[in-house]
This record gives sequence, structure tokens and C-alpha cells, in this order.
Amino acid sequence: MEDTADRQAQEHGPEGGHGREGGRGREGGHGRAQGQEPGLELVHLLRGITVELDLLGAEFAARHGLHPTDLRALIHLLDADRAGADATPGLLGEQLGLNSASVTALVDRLERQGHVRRVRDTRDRRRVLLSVEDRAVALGWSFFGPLIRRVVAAAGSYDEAELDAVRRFLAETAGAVAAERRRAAEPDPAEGGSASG
Amino acid sequence: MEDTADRQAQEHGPEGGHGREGGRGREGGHGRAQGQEPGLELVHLLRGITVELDLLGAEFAARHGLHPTDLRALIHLLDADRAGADATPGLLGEQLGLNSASVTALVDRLERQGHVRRVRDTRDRRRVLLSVEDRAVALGWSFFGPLIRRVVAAAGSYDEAELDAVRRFLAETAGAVAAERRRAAEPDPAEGGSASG
DNA sequence: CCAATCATCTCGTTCATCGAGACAATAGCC
DNA sequence: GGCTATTGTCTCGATGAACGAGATGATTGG
Repeated sequence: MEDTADRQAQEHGPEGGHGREGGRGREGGHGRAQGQEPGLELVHLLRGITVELDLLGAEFAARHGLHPTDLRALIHLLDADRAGADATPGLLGEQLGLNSASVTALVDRLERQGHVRRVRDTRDRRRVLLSVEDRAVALGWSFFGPLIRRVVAAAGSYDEAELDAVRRFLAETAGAVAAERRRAAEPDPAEGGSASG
Repeated sequence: MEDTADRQAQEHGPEGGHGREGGRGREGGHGRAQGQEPGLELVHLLRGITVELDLLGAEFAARHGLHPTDLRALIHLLDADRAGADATPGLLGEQLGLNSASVTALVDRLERQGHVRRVRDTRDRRRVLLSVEDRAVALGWSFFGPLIRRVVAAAGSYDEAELDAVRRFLAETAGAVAAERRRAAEPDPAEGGSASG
């Protein structure tokens, strides 16, 4: 299960073919047992994490009577709260990729369960600020807390250089995903021009 | 129904106050305090990746006319295919946390779109094997491919020690998530033991 | 062969999400 | 000050994904 991509990588992946084909049949080496791009294994690991995490989230959500989307929303809300950023339905919908109607329903659910409260912004009265309740914070902690503790504990045994390597890798991966997302968002350069009429 | 909420919300508005307000906008140049547990930042990075990845998956799925669940299913199916494991509706449902009815609908969708085919198992004729079509493989690659290439490229600039650190961290994190998932699955130790009965 | 079990599928219901549009408040213009 | 365009949120009706319960067909064991 941990290797969807590696076989494909050699077929479709390296565009054109590297020519490293030669001794591929023999993996008998040492060190990198996989014999392929070293990053591939990391990708697999990462993918496994996201799959498991997703599942854990779904289970946690179901256990607490909320939908996967609700949990995702809570996470974003908690995050915004922590950063001191304004959370509004519009922003939330954007972050979750949801319709405005869906966001209204989502916030309704969250509000009904006492996780957030709608607060009309005094500055721009069009806006509604989403204020997270303690209940939501507690819920968020009960989800992330144990996980965080485990990971932090694991990270404790790394020295500075190793930590830095992990940090950089994670940051670069985040950047890669974000870049891909942007790429997917606008595959439509034809639009930007002289559509004038 | 719930529309009256916003009117009231502004009256409840500032009730406790979180204590942070006013010019929180200027946090200084750094962003956030790095002085915490070193692992915490890694957790945040990781979380950011999963969020973005999830969003990317949803967008990709929408673009190809399938639902987020369909993409997840395809990923699992591709994995199983690669590992040479039998893929069946039952197994798939288990991996995705879905009802058997939902799985039937899911496989119907996938089959209708030509991604998989139902094949009656000759050994145990109760079972239906899910055979992935090339179309699905290509789709999977078009989703993971670019991402993988980016990450692999990034990983290329790391030396063995760094790679090892990242690998270990990822593996430990995966283990942590899996452990948490197991913990969540049976939070019920009191039952098997000296329950009063 | 009959009963128990297992894997899958069918039926009817619930509700999350969507598209389109209504409504309220703000910002810019004169 | 009033007017219009824009922005942010919410409402309505429709679609369909997921669920719970149960039916159908195949396997195992006596």
C-alpha cells in the first residue's frame, strides 16, 4: 500500500527518461534500498500520514456528532483565533472551498452545537465575525493534543541539524502543494487578456 | 429560521473579551514565537500540508467530475492494485470509513466513469474484486505526478543524514497517527476488565 | 441438504452542498 | 446629502452522497 507512485514514477514520471534504466532490476544495493529517487519514499510516508490523519479526523468528527467538514472548519477557526485574525463566513468558505450557502449551513450547525457564535462586526456591519467558544477550543485540543504530544515527544530526540532538515522539507513540501494548487486554480491564461468588447 | 441570530449576536458581542485587541496587527517581523517546543512548528507545518493537500484533492476531484470521496477511493484502489492486494467493496468501505450502501454507490460511480470494473472473484464467489482501469491509473498519476516531482526535486538537495532525519520523523509521525487512531477506536478499556458487572 | 455466516446490493430517508438570487451595509462619486 | 456599484451574508429549491435496515446469493460446517 505504501507505494502507489514509485512504480508509476518510472513509467510516466521522469519526463523523457533519464536513462537510469540500466541496472534497475537489481535493487540489491545498500543504503537506499529503494534505489530510486530518495524523495519518493518521503512522499509515500507523507501520503500515508495524510490518509490516516483524514481517517482519524473523520472518526473523531463522527464520535462528536459533527461532520468531517465541521471539524475542518473548526480547525481553521481555531487557527484564525490563535493568530488573532478575523474569522468570517466568507473567509471560512474560501478556505474550505465551500459555497456561501454551504457556509451558512455549516456555521448554523456549529452555532447550534455551541462551538462558535456569530458576532456582527461593529466596524463593517456587513460582516459577521465567527467567535469560537471555549467548547470548541477544548474539542480542538482533545483532537490535536494527544497527537501533538506524540509528535513533539518524537521531535525531542532530534538535534538541531536534523530538526532543521525536517523543518525545511516540510516547508518546501507545503510550498509545493500550494504551488500546485495555484497551478490548478488558473490553467486559464487565455482569460487575462483583451476580452474587450 | 436561524436568521435572528445575527441580530442578537451583536448585542452579546463583547462579553468576556479575550484580552487581546487593538493593535494586534503588528506582531513584528518574525511571525510567531519560535521559542516553543521545536516539534510544535513541525506539527503546524504538517497540518498546513494536510489542509492544502485536502483542498487540492477536492479541487482536482471537482475538476474531474468526481467527489472527494471518489478520489480517496481511487487512491486506495491504486494502492491495493500496486501492492497486488485484492480490492473489494467491503475492504474499500472499511478503509474509507463508509457504509456498505455508500460503497455500492461509490463503486457504481467509479464504474460508470470507467475507473474501475467489478469482477466476480472465482475463488469466493461472494466477493467482487475491484479492478482498476488504466484510466484511473492515469488520473491518479495526473494528480500525484506533479506533486511528487516537486517534492522529489526538493528532496534531491538533501544529504543522507538529512534525508534520514526527515524519513525518521515522517515514519514516527505516521506511527503516532496510527497509534492515536487505534486509541480512538477502543477508548473502552473499562469494559473488558473488572467492570462491575 | 439445512442452518449459519458472509459479501454485496436495494430501498427509502436524511442532510450537506450547490446555484441563483434577495437583502443589508459600505465605499466612492458628484 | 442622495445615488450607484460593490461587498458580505443569508434564503430558497434542487441534487445527490451517505446512512440504517434488510434482501439476495454464495460459502462453510454438520
